[in-house]
Parts: sequence; C-alpha cells; structure tokens
Amino acid sequence: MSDSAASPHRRDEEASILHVDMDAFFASVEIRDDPALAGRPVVVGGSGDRGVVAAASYEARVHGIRSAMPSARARRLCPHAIWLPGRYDRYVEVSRELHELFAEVTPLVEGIALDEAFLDVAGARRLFGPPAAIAASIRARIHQALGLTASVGVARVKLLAKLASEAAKPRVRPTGEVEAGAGVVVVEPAHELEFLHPHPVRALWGVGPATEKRLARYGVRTIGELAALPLETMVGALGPGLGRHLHDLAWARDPRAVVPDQAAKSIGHEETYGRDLAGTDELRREVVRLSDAVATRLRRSGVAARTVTLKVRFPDFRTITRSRSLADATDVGHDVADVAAALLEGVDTSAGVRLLGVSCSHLGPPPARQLELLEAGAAPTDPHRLAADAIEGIRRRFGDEAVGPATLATARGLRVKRKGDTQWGPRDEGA
DNA sequence: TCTGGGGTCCTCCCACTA
DNA sequence: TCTGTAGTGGGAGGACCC
Repeated sequence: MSDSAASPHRRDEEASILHVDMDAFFASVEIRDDPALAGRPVVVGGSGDRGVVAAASYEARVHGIRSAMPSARARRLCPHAIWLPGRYDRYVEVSRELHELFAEVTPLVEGIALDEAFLDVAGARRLFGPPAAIAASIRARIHQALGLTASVGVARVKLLAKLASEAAKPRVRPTGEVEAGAGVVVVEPAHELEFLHPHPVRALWGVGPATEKRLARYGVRTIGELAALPLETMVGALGPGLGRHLHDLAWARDPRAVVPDQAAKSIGHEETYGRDLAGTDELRREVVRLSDAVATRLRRSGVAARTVTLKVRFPDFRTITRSRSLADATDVGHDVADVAAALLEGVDTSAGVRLLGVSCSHLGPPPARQLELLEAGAAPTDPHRLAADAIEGIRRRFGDEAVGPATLATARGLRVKRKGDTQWGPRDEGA
C-alpha cells in the first residue's frame, strides 16, 4: 500500500487554511474604545422592541445572551446590561485594519464578515514558518496592533478550519465563569474525522433548523451519524445537491478554495419599522428612500443592475418578494424606484407593512461604460441619468444629506438611508 | 421566543423556444 | 399543424450564513 493510500489525504494537502474569527467583535471594539466598559455586560444591537442582539461581551453571555437573540428577551435575561446601538462605520474601519494585517501574510484572504476571514497560507510557509506558527503570530499581531483578541483555526479544508476556530474560543462554563480559549487550534490531517464526527450536524455549513429537523427524523444528530448514513439515503432525504454536499462534508471532503475579492451579486437595503407602515404615500416614500440608497451604492460600486426585487413583510411576519427584470441595466435611483413602486402597486398592503426592502441583482457594467465601449467619448443623454450624475457629484462634495429625491425632504432635512444605520433593528422610539 | 440586515445559493414552477 | 420534450431564463420563495 502506498503512502497516499495509507493516509486519508495526500502529503501535499497539509493544514494550511486559517480561519480567523474575532471574539465578540462589535462588543470588544466598544470596550477597547471605552475602557470603562471592561468587565461589564455589554450588548451591541437594536434597542427597540423589534431589535436583535448583534454582539454580546462574555460578561453578558454569562446571563445567556447570544447574538441574533431578540433584544426584548436579552433585556429580560440581563436587565442591567449596557446597551449600545452599534457603530457600523467604526467596525468597517477596524475590519479594514484587520485585513491590512492579513495582507502582510498572504494575498489569499477571503473575508466572510467584518470579523472573520479565511486565509490560505500554503505559499507563506517559506517566509513565515508552519501554519500553526503563522496562526499564533497573526493572533499576537491583532492583539498588539488592534488591542482585540481573535481565535484561529488551522486545517486542511475550510469547514474544519472554521470548526477549529470555534473550538479555540473562550467559553462560558455552566457555573457561569468565563473560561479562556486555546486561541489557536490545529486539526492535523490524520485526526480530522476524530475531531469532526462528535460535532452536532448543525455545525456543518448548510445545516440550519429545517435540515436539522429533517435529519433528526433519520436519527441523525451528530456529523459522525450523518457520515454513517449511505449516500443514497442522504440524497433521498435532502435532494441530490444538499445530500451529496453534506455527505462529502461529513467525510471532511470540502473542495472550496479560499477565493479573495469576490464581486457582489446583489446590492440591497431593507428596513424593519418601529411601527407598521400603512398608507400608499408613506410606503411609496420609503420605496423611494430605499431605492435611492441602493442606486447610490450601485454607482459607487461601479455597477448597474438588470433586476429589481421588492420585499414586503407583513405584521404577521409573512414575507413576499416581487421582482422585475429590465431591458437595460440601470444605476439610477429614479429608475429603481419606478420599478419598485410598480411592484408595490401589485401587493395588497392593507394589513400594514412591517418591513420593506429593495435590492438589485444581475449586476454588470453601468450604461455609460457600455456606451464608452461602443463609442468612445459618448455622454449619457438620459435626463434621469444626468440628474443622478449631478446628485452624485454634490453628495461626494457635501455629503449624502445634501441633495436627494424631493419626497424625502422633511423639516429637519433629507431622510436618506445609509448602510448600517438600522443594522440591528429600529431604534427604540422611547430612547 | 416573537423574530435585524445584508447577503448567497438552491429549488420549484412557469413560460418560451427549438 | 399538433404534440411531446428538453433546455433556458425569469420569478418566487425557502434555507442558510454572519
């Protein structure tokens, strides 16, 4: 038997993928920026009744508070917690600094969220040593440069690197004490299944509440139990796509590479309102506001969209989407709003509206650039586009609130939507 | 327990076309 | 011309991720 047959993986497939995950990121940034918060239960998230927890310090987690938990429940669990609304722009800034540190090690960085990324360090070994040493040094650099702590998982494939970083994190003991984490956990290729199989199926990428429930009907609760199931059974239970995918993951087969700088496939905004919206005028105004924000981001990203999707959530939480594709791609707020408003007209909103969303997909080069390709020097002649160009120029100089659709004007200025301004739910109207 | 925002991907259905 | 079929793209919705 050859070496490659005796071991589960080829020798060149070493553990060289890192998953770096910041610990309680948003809360930690707040505590770092205001040391008076240190050691106290800090919760970042929407403080209103319809908000959710974005991040909780470990002192808050001791009380059972977790991210994505409804704020009302978190408040009951820990009434004396310190609530912060979150500063999205600040987290983006810190995340950028974090990525600068990653770039010192490898260009192969795939950002997953503001606070986590995969790094492929196979090519960095000659300069920086084995992946485990790179992981420890990145962790130390983050602490030294940013004053924040991270947990790092190292493995041959993404799935295992992610589970390893989770295993490296601090945790709350049942006694309520916070136990420091290992900081770095390496899953050696020879011990992958031993590490993977005791995890619950929910730990697999692609298994949420619905799939977990379906698997439970087959008596499958752990990844090891899932791995023991024949592939045909998995395909029968979950369909060919998901069934095969999960079966592979359960055997530590995860072919996904670390892919840096992936272009966005859609750009959108949605907002849950503190009170349900009613009335055509109010809804239409919100559609214009969301469309304006989406179009602004399209233009700043240098793309135009062919499909506009409107999302409506009713007071009973039923959610529908309606979309329409255009003959020509657009990045003009007026065009997006026109389509979104037409879609809204086809929806019965008499029961009220809890959430509205507008998103754009099928992204490609903007019309001006398409024209340029055909006819160098050609200028756009569409009046809405000319207006949009002018608005963009003014906003770049004087800020987003300087100019915008007339329908958004109020006595206190323009009500312009910004990314991250209601990230974790509507603001507490009493606050 | 009463559920955010910004995304991606997959599946199903339907209409159109060859 | 009609019918069956397969491929394709749009639209809708569900599941999932952080």
